[in-house]
Amino acid sequence: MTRWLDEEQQRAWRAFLDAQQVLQRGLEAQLHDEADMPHGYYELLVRLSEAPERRLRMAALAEAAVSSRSRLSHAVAQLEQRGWVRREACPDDRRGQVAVLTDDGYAALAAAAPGHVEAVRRLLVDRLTPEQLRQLRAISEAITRV
Amino acid sequence: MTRWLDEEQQRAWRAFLDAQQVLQRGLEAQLHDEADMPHGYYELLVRLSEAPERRLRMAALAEAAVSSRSRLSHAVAQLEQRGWVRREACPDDRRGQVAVLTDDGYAALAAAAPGHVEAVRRLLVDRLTPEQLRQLRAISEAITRV
DNA sequence: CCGGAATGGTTGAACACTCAACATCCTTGT
DNA sequence: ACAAGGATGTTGAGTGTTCAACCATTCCGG
Repeated sequence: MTRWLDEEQQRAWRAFLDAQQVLQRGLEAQLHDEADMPHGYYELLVRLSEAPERRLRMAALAEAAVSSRSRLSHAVAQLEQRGWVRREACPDDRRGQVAVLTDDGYAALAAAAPGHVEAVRRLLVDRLTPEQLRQLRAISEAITRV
Repeated sequence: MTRWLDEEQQRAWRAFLDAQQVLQRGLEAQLHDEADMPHGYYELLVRLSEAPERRLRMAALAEAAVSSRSRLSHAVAQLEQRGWVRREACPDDRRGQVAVLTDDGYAALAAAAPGHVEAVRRLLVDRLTPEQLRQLRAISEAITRV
């Protein structure tokens, strides 16, 4: 009954799994070593830094960073601890919380970014042709598409 | 000084990040729900099941599963706890340990496999054209290539 | 053949993520 | 107006991963 993967599909899947591991491990290690933050936190800082006034509702931030609510809660608590983010009450919804990137948080992001971008290049971008990068985008969007 | 990513690269990178998250989350959830094991454990069982006599040196298993030694040690301890794997001393190297897949372990893998493969199809394979799957493989191999 | 370096593997602490349960607040239908 | 259901965000326990330190064994150059 099960539609197993054929040889071709199997190979592609395995190759992808391995690549994903290598990539993720590499990025995580670089950020940990040079900026002392996990990749997930970096993503949060990025999304916040790009938001108007550097602030976002928790739910919006969670969606932007493809994160669960729970994960975000824990992460923001940690970021607040470090002084990189602060929480504010949401004016028009008393349930709501708004995460705001502090100046220190922005500085931490700015300090981490060059090394991180270099790692992204070294591990991914510079290894692919422009054509492959376009393909990767199309593939990724097919995966994400609802 | 920093060679930032251009618009095109940025988009591809972000799309890939999102897709990776979605995929990983989906697979993890499926295996957790239907087979009560993390994806990493599943991978270990797969690699063991494909090895001659269903046994591998720890180091070899770590490499096959793209895992760190430490992670593997902890994971195998847990798998041993569940009775899915057992450790044996390595005859020709007194430092060595060999991980052996038990019958229970094989049964657990066989039970989990159909649901997992279906998830891989639903989340990845069936969303891509055969051509895209070939591209993904080439891209993945470019990332993994030393 | 010996001493230092490399390899194999484990351990414990610190940390991040997951899930389920929960409290609070908003919304909707009647 | 109000009850029921939905949404928002947090919490704590459980679990997996990482990192650094460690012991044991094997390898290798002099």
